Amino acid sequence: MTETVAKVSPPQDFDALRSVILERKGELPKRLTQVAAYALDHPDEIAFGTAASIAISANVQPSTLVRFAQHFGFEGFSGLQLLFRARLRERTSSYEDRLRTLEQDGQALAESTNIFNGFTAAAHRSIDTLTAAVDPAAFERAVDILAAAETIYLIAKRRSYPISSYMAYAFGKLKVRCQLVGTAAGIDDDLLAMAGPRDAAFAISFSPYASESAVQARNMAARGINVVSLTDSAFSPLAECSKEWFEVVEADHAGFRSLSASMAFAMALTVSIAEKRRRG
Amino acid sequence: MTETVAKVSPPQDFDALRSVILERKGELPKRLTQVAAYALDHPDEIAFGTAASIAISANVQPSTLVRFAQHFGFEGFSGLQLLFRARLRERTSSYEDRLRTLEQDGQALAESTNIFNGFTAAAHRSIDTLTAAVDPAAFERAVDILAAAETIYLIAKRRSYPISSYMAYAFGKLKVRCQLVGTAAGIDDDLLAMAGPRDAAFAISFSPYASESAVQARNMAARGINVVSLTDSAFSPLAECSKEWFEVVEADHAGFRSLSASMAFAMALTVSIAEKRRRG
DNA sequence: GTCAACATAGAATGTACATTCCAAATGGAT
DNA sequence: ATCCATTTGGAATGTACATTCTATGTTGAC
Repeated sequence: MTETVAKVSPPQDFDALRSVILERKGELPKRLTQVAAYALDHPDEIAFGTAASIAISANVQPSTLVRFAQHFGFEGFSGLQLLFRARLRERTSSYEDRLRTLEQDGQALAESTNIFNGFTAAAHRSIDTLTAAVDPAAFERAVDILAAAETIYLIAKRRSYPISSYMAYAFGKLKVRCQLVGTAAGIDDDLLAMAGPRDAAFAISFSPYASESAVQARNMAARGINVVSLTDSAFSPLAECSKEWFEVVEADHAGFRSLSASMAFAMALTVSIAEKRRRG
Repeated sequence: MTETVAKVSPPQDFDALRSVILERKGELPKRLTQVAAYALDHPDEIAFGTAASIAISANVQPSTLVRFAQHFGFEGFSGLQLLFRARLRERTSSYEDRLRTLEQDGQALAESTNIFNGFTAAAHRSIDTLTAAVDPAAFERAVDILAAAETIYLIAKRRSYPISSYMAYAFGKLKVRCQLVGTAAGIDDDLLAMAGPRDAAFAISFSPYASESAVQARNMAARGINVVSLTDSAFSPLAECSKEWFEVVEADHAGFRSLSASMAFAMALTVSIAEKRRRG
């Protein structure tokens, strides 16, 4: 009888595992120490490698890896590996950590508070992603295109409409001529028909794509009008007809997305355009 | 004989793969297009998942994934997966590089890039402020008030209008009855006249306050209709006539404010209301 | 020096996986 | 409408894998 294996519950996240390893590294057998050192020094290898490949790199037997994992309460090596993978997934942002902390004392909090915290955390993540996803050079080119336009046509429906309406408001304040498309039903196409080659369009569309926006953007492009767009996927129909396009993926909370990152992007673009014009 | 399989050498890094996929997405069969879209939208899943698990998420057969990989010159799915893993390995460093560049706060950087960075930084700050400024108990009470309403009237003009329009969109999706006030000129007051004591209003107004919104909110309150509001100052005329009110100060960049934090707040409120209703 | 307790290596095992294969379905051309 | 080419779903296959097992090695106590 193997003395009940003690059912030590394994660490739940990478940091916890790290602490436990550091704590017990003195009392570990030789080979397990070796694995511990390797694991902390090459976490990426652990995350992606197979037991066999890791064993070779670390100069141990695959079985040693399994025993190592079991020593720390995991069922097998695979269980431990999950933690290393999760770490890589979440490394993008420390706000994940914060969210997890929030969730831990979550039962005590009201449902609404959890939702609130979830959305603020998602907003943080979104903005981090935004920073990483937008190429400064492309942004610069987009600003050039739109700043050179006589009138900027703002094309957006449904979920993206609030963004364009805010841009329209800000452009108004900044004395940049623009035309919001997507407000009243019917007259959209008449408005767009007035656009000429010296104008430009900024289109926004998120999945599921409002086909109308895509058609309108394509028509504009076909008529030689420069189109810049904001979307959430490289597969957006907008991408292919745009001179410049940007991919912004809003993080979601429980499947719902706010527009925090898109709003920041929109304002940055709006102000940049006005600034470029002012400077000539 | 299968026409020599062409030995098209597969892309060597993620960016190359991405370009090739985008390039050829038009000529791809339906299922492969589906995989392509999924792959570019959920690169992390591809990196970590197994062919089986990814297939389920993307709603295709595992074999389709293999075919997809082979279409792009890989020997099998595993070969393609390596690229997605490599990307994740390298992202850490490149992300840190980016931040370092950002910190150098360059004269070297284009004006637009500075503006962009300024707005993302401001968005982060705004959301931090939001977290600190909103009292969970008050939030909970606001949710209760609005969830109990038959119809929620959304009052907002000008700068705050994009927020209410997004809430209206989301409420529509969530099957919560609401009425957006502030759209077409003139009929606003007629709309509001229909509100009864079993309804409630959510008003948004930022400095400089649209006096119209304040008047409308006050009228509603005078008729015994509960008002909840979002504003940027305790001195807002909205504060005094509201059952619950929240102060959200958006951080600004060069005097311009985005609506990132307000949007996060709005979505949290919207979803919380829907959730409360669902649960009864 | 002997023994017990534990650690280790490497082979054996069974499972989960990527891949292949084939039959059915779809779509386009004649 | 008929046929061919291509695409697709799903079962079959074989491989690579984590894990378990057992014999051997190592350590330290008496």
